Amino acid sequence: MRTSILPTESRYRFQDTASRVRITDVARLAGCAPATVSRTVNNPDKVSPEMRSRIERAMHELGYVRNHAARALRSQRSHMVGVLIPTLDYALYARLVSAASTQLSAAGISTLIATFDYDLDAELREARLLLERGAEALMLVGECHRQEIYDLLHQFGVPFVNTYTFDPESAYPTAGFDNSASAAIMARHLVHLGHSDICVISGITEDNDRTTKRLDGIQAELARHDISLPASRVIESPYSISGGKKACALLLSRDDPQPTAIVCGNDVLALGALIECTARGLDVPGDISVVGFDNLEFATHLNPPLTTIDVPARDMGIAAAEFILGKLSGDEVPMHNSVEVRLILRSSTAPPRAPGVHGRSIS
Amino acid sequence: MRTSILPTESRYRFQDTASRVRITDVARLAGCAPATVSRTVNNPDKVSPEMRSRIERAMHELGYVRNHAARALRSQRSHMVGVLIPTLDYALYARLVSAASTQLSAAGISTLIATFDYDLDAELREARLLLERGAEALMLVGECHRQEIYDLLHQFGVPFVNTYTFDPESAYPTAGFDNSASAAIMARHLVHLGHSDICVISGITEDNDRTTKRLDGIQAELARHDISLPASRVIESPYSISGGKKACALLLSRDDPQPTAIVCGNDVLALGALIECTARGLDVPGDISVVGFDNLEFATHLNPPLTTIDVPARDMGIAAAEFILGKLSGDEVPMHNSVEVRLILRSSTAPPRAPGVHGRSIS
DNA sequence: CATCGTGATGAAATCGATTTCATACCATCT
DNA sequence: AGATGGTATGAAATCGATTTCATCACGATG
Repeated sequence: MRTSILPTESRYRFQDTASRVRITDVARLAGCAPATVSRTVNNPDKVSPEMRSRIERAMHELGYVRNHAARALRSQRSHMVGVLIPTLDYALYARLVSAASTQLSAAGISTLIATFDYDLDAELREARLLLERGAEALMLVGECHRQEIYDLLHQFGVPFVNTYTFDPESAYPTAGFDNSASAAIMARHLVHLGHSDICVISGITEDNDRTTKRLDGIQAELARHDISLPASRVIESPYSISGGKKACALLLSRDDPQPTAIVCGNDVLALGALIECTARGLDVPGDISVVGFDNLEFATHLNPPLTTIDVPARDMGIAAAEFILGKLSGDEVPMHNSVEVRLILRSSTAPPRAPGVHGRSIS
Repeated sequence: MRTSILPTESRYRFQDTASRVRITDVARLAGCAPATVSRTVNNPDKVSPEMRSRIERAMHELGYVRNHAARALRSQRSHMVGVLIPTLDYALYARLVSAASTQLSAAGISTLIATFDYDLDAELREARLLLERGAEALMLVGECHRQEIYDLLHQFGVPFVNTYTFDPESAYPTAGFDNSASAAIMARHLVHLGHSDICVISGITEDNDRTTKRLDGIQAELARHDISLPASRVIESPYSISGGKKACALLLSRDDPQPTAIVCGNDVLALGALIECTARGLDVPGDISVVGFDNLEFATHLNPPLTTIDVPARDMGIAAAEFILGKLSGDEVPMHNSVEVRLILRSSTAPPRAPGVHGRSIS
C-alpha cells in the first residue's frame, strides 16, 4: 500500500506546477530584456512600436499577468487607496464609495474597502491593515478616530481625508458638509412650519462626530427659537428600521404633550419612524411631521414621500478622490472641500394641525 | 532668489524622509537577526520568550508595520481573497460579503471587494486586477461569467466559488441555492392561494443566470398547473425601486384581464410594485398579491409586510468562505454547498378576491 | 567628417520580508 | 564521556518587477 509520503505536499499551492509566467519569460519569448517588457507595460511610448507589438504578442501568448507584490515592492507604489466606512448596510456609503472608486480607478488606483461597524478600535485595526497592505492614502468617514490612526498616518506620511464632514478649522483635511448646520436646516424647517413640540431620533452619538454635531445643530437651532429640547425628547438609536420604529414608539408613548414633529438622524431612522406612526394610525404629516437625512433612494418613494436633507454623496466621493489624487501627485490642493446639502421638501412635513399655544409667528 | 531646483522632488512620496521602519531596523534594535523578527511575527512559538518580548518591545518602540508587498512576494501568499459582486446598491450583497469577510479575517485573510455593475466585461477586468493583486481565491456571484475568467482562474490555479447558486451538476463549485426551485416556491404559493392571473417583474435576465433561472422556475411551476405566462405578462427591470414601480405600472395598464398577483425577482422590485399598487389605490393583498425575493430587512416593515423568499445570505457567505479556506489549506471539501431558502409568509399575499373562472381547487 | 544629442535597449542593483540551511548550545541517553 | 537530538538563532539566497545607468545606433549639426 502506498500511503502519501509527503502529506504537506498536498497543501494547496498558490501558483502551481507549470505556473506563473514572469516578466523574464515574456522577455525571453520576445527576445528582449525584462526592462523593456516593464516599459511597454508602464510607459508604452518609451518603446518602439515594433518591439512593443512583439512584446504584447508574447504577453498575450503566455497569458502574462504582472505580479503586483513585486511591482509594489520595487516601485514603492501600491496603486491602492483604502476606504474605511462604518458599514455596508443600507447602502449608506455605497454612493460615496462607488463614486470615489470610479474616480480613482481612472487613475489606475484600486480601492480597498474595509468596514468597522462603528467600532473605533476595529477601525484602527483595519487602518493598520490597510497601511500594511500599502494603501497610499486613506478615505475616512468623520473626524472622530483613535489618535493612533492619525499618528500612524503621520508616521507613514500617508495622505487622507475625512469625509462626511466639512470643517475649515480642522487640522485634518475634510471633504463633506457641516453636519451641525445641515441638521439645523431640518430643525428650522419645522420651526418655520410652526412646530414647537419636536422630538429627535438621533444616531448613536458616542464616538461619532457626525451624529453628535447633527444633534447639536438641532438643539442649537431650536434654542435660537426658544424651543427647549429636553433629554426626554431625544432618543439615540443605531441606524436601522427597527431602531427607528422602537425609538418612535417610545417617544410617542411618553406622557409629555405629544410631539407634532420628529427629526431623524438619517433616512433609515425616519423610515422606521414613519412606519411606527402609520401603524399607530397617525397621519403623516397631518398629525405628525417626520424629517430624514441623507436622501437615500427610497425616501422619495415612501408614503408619504420623505422630507429630508439631500447629501450629495457622489460629489463627496469625487471630491475626496480628487483630493487624494491631488495629494498623491504632489499638487497643491485645498485642504477642505465642501459639498452642498439641501433640504428636499416632500410631503412628510406640514404645519402642525393645532397651531397650539407655543405657536410663533414666522417671517 | 532661490527657486526650487528640483521640481519633481516636491512630488508626494509614499514613504518619506525619516520614514519607513524595516525589519532590519527592528532586528538591530533588538540585537538579533531579521529572521528572528520575522519568526516572532509569524511563528511566535518558535522564538524564546525573552527574545520575543525584546523584539516586541523594539517593534513597538519603532512603530514597525510590516510591508505586505515584500511578504507576499517572498512567501507567495497574499493573504487576500477577492470578492466580486455586481453592486453595492441596496446592500443586496452586504450580508454575504460581511459574513464572508468576518470568516476570512479570522483566518488572517483580508477581503478585496470589487464591483462590476452587472457588466460581465467589467467583471473580467476586475477579476484580472484581483489576480494581479495576488488574490489567493475568488468569490463570484452566479455561474455566468466570461469564459476568460474561468481560464484565468485555472491558469493561476486559484480556487473560487460561485455563490447565490447551487448546482450539484456544475463543474464549478457552488455555494447557494437553486434559483429555479426557489422561485417556483413563490409561484406555487400563489397558485395554491388560487391565483391564475399572474404577472412577473423579473430582474434583467441577460448575462444573469440567477434571474434567468428564477424566471424559468416560475414559468415551469405555472406550466405545471396549466397556467400560461405570456410574454406580455413578464417585464424585466433593473433592480431598483423606480424600476419596480414602472414595470408594475406597465403591467397594470395592459388590457389583459388584470393580474391578481405579481411575482417579483427581488424585494427591491417588489417594493416598487407595492408602491405603485398603493398609489393606484389598489389594496394589497385584497386586490392584488405581491411576492418578493431576498427578505431584505425592509421587507418585514413594509405595509403590508412583504411575503418573500428568505435567502440566508449570511450562511451563504460563511459557506463560501469556509469552502475557500478549506481549499486554501488543501483540505478535501465538498464542491457544492447549499443553504436553505424558505418562504416567509407575510401579508402581501392572499387568495384573489374573486375566485374567478380560472379558479382551481387546491389541496 | 567629427561631434553631439536623442531614442531605444540592456545589465544589474534593488525593494523588504521570508525561508532554507547551517550552527551553536544544551540536555538527555547510553 | 561521547553520541544524539532538539531548540534557538543567524547568514544568505530569494521572490519578480522596476529603475538607474550604461551602451549603442543613427541622424543632425557645425
